[in-house]
This record gives sequence, C-alpha cells and structure tokens, in this order.
Amino acid sequence: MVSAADKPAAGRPTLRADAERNRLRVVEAAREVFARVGLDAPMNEVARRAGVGIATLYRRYPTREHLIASVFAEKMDAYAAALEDALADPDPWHGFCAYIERVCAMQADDRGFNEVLTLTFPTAETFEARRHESYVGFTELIARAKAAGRLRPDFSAEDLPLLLMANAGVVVATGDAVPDAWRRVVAYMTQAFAAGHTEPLPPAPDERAMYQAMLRLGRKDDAGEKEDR
Amino acid sequence: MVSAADKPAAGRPTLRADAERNRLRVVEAAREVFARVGLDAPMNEVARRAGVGIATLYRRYPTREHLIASVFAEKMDAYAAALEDALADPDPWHGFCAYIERVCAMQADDRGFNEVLTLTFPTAETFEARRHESYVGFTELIARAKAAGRLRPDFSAEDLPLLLMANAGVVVATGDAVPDAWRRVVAYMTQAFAAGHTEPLPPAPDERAMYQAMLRLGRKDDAGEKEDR
DNA sequence: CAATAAGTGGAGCAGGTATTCCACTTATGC
DNA sequence: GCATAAGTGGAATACCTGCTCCACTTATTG
Repeated sequence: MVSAADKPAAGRPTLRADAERNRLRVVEAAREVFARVGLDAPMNEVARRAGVGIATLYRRYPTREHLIASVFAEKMDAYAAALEDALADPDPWHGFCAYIERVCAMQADDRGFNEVLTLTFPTAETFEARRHESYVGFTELIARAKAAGRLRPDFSAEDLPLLLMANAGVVVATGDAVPDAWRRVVAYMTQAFAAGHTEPLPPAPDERAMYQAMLRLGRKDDAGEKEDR
Repeated sequence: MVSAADKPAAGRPTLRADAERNRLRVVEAAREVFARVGLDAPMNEVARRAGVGIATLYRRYPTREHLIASVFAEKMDAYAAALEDALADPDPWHGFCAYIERVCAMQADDRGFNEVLTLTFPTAETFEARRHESYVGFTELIARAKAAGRLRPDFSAEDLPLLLMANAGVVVATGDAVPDAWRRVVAYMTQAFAAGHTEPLPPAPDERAMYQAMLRLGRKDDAGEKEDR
C-alpha cells in the first residue's frame, strides 16, 4: 500500500534517482530501528543502518517528526483499516473486541508504533487525519455496540486512548521477557467493557485534556515545569 | 518512620555531623527531583538542589541505585503497610480493592515511585525484602477474597505487577494533563477482577518471567540486543 | 562527453550527562 | 587552639547525541 506521505511535498516533484533510493533506505532503516528501540533512537544509528551519511538523513527529514511521519504512514493506514474492518463486522460487539485486540497487537509488535499511538504530531497532517478518521469511526462502533446491548452504556470514546496508554505500559515493561502479557490485561479490560456492569466508574476524561496529554508527551523529556534556577 | 536504609552500613558507624546533614539534604533533594522527573533525573540537578557539590553526592551514594534505595525506603515501608491494612480489613474484597486503589494512587503521586514499582533492584536488599513481604501478603489477600467468593478464581498474583505496569503507562502518558485518568482504568480493572466473570482469560505470566521483565527494565536504555556492528 | 545542478559524507561544534580527582576547608578530640 | 582526619566543591575528562557546513562526487541532460 502506498501512502500519501511517501510522496514528498509538491516543491521538488522528483528526487534524483539515487537520492530517492537513499531516501527509501533511510525510511526502511528507521522502520527497523524505531520498531526495536523506540522513537527516540539515535539518528546516528538510523543513518548507519541505512548506509548513508547523517547529512543525507537530515536533508531529507529535517526533524525527527518528519521521519516518524514517513515511517509510520503505512501503519497509520493499517490502523484506520482495522476500524473499517470492525465496522464491517455484522456483530458490533465482536467487531469492537477484535478491533481492540488488533490495535493492541500492533502496539506489542512495534515499539515505535506503540509510542506513536499515545502521542500526537500536530504538524503531520495526513497522519493525524488518519487518527481522526479512526476516532470518528470508533464512536460509530461504540454506538452500535451499545445499541446491541453488549457494550456498557458508560463506555466513552476516551477510554480507547486510556487503554492504549495502559497497554503501552504493559508492553514496554514486559517486552520480550513476557511477550503475551498484554493479552491478559486487554482481556480483563474488554470484559470490563461488556454490558452488565452496574458499579459506577469515575468520569471519563474529556477529549481536549487527552489531546493535551498526548501533545505533552512529545515534548522532549516530558518532565516537569521550569522551577527556579 | 525511620527505615533501615537510613542508617548506612556498619563500616563507619557515624558520619561527621556536617556530613550527615549534607547526606540528608541530598536524600531530600533526590526525593523531590525523582518524584517530579523520574528515576533518571540528572545527578547534577539533585546535587544542585541539595546545595552540595556533585562529589559529595557520589561519595555518599556511589551509584544511582544506592540513592534510589535510600530515597524510596520509606515509601516501600508504606507500600508494605498498605498491605497490612488490607489484610486487617474484615471484608477481604473491600480490602483488596482499597489496596489496589491505594497502591495505584502512590504511583500517580510520585513519578519515581511509579517506576520503582515496575523495576527490581537486586542489590538493594531491605528494599526488595519489602517487595517480597508484600507479594506474600498479597497472595494471602487473594486467597481470602477468593474464599469470600468476591474475587474471580482465575485471578493470579502476577496480575498485580501487570496492573502496576498498565497504571504506570496511564500515569506517565496523562500526567498533570489528566490527573485522575488512572482512576477510571483502575476501576475498570477491579470490576473485571470481581467474581462472576466466566469468559476465560489468557494465562497469567509466571513469576520468574515477570521478575526478568522487571530486571530488564533497569538496564540502562532497556533497548534491544547488540546487533551486528 | 562535458557542464552543472543535485546530492553526498563525515568532520566539527554544541550541549548535556556521568564520574573522578585533588587542592582546599572544617569538625573534632585532645 | 591546633593537629589532623574527614569532608568538600568544582574543574577536568569522557562519552553521547543532535545538527550544520562544505569540499567532494555523481546523475542528468543536451
């Protein structure tokens, strides 16, 4: 599948053939490295693995965010596609559960993507567009599953990012040492999402706050505030 | 409460008065800094905040781990105490839920402690002893809650670290932006832990694997393996 | 097969952190 | 008070990493 992000901006319609070849090698290397060590992998290592100079990498992708957007464009498509599939499922509850399972599996599979899903990149437009598509589709999926009486009525769309964050924690902490640990946590969660639970829940976070949280994480060290001096 | 870790080893029974004063300032500063930015906060900043030279810090705590053990000794005591309270509760299910809530709240409260709970420090003995106490007590709590028919029979002691990891993910990702988000996730989880659920779960991880995972996290960058060169 | 614009690599600089070393300062005990 | 062992601070060193600059190489085009 060819994503929109594979074609660079309209400025220089085509790169020189060898340059384009190098660009692809960079993306490929980054894909591998991000998946293995995460989004803050050294640019260095990406260049080395791609067999190009560091300058070549920076010329094509002036910021880390650009590279990330390019690398994960396809996965973002797959992410959106998973939702299409879920909506196509005749049984909304089954579609719902399968969707969650699938998305969490994608997290477990790729350390970089795991982080991508709990971050936001305001400058990567087609990228964020996919996320938004998914969000909208997900509310539809929720509505159907509730209508079918299988999803608890107090489930909120904001519970998905929460679940993704929780799963991210499990995936990062267990890693290869306990590769299927996340499945158990996700199973607990989906069972808790099922209709029939009557105990009240703390209120769901609101959408804006979640957005803020996902923005904030991108900030370099995400640490605390400035403090004295 | 004075923890065992507050008294250094038996080698030099007492520090010079001013040295001891400095040591306390270091621990205090580290407490604040770790809570705010996490366990990998710059040693630099700890020293600056304590108002001592960097060498003083290193002389007293030759490795980061030593400092961590000293800083979180009290919190580890509180962690163990929470379990005592839970066991003292006449209603085991209520004790169980309150315990989980309380521990997760401690995570949300202190970024450093959040990490500590999903890590292991084989060299910090009294520290790990507390963790083990809690583990043993927790199995007892589980047994009682199951016997009372309130906790699902397939709940495993290993589910606690899993929950802590999940909660760690939520707490880190939401931070101050959505300070109560974790409560909702924890509520979902405890509801899923309640007896009455019949759908099967993926198997619980085994204790050794979880230990490995918690060890592995401590390794510098926890990244991938060595690879070629 | 030039001429030339496009592209390249790696050295180099900047900024951040860990950790050590040693010349100086200070509490303590007599 | 003074001798001295204990303690101190910060400069120095050694990595890393991000990112830029520029002298060199190469694809393209007529």
